[in-house]
Amino acid sequence: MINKKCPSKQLSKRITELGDLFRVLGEEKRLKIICLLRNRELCVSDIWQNVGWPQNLVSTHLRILSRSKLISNRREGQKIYYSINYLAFKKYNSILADFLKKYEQKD
Amino acid sequence: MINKKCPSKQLSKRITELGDLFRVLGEEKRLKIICLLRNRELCVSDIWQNVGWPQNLVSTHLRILSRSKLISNRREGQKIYYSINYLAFKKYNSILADFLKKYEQKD
DNA sequence: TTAATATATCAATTAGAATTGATATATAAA
DNA sequence: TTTATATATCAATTCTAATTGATATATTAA
Repeated sequence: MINKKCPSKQLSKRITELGDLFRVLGEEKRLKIICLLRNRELCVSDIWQNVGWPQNLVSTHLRILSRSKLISNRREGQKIYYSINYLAFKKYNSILADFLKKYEQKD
Repeated sequence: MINKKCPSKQLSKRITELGDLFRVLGEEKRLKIICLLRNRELCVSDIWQNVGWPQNLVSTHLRILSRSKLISNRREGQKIYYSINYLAFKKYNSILADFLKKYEQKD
């Protein structure tokens, strides 16, 4: 039988965080946007004109990515430039690595 | 302007794979099941009696996890024991690390 | 063979997230 | 101020995935 206290408060908080992150990344349009933003800034029109999705859809996905801090933006005149938030990626990467590594091999 | 050839065949295949994986992991019940299975085998009834979700729901999530090879199972009499597929985790972990590291810092 | 236990499957429903269409806001140019 | 361009927001719809309820299958015990 399993220990009833198994899912500690701490663990379930971490599960929630991980779930949120995975859901954001579990959308291929968002993954593609992330790929496009690698090592460069792009404004919304750069993106939607390249990928061919409607402007407001791109804008919505950018908002979702921003909400989890994966990307950030700055305005320059009419245009708003989006870019990878490398610091957030670094943080997420270590959280994920930490989680997944536990399942890499039996100790 | 963005290079039109940017999303290479290879890249979009990788995006699909990553999307599939993230969607599987983007469900907190499945994450919890994964946590429960860390370092031990459990049968379906161990799991659903512990978490309190209906039997068939647990069974369904186990099927989804199995489909992406994150877990495997073996029958022992009436019971079917599920466990982490550590090899698959190792593989996924390196794919993810590879993907995410690209966004860790500008080069 | 019948009954009991463990698990899986399937159709129907529900919930949530993606998409669309229309419109609003912000900035810049005329 | 008016017009044009860039982006965001919002309600409605569509899609997809989770959940439920009922039932099927497999194994074991009686």
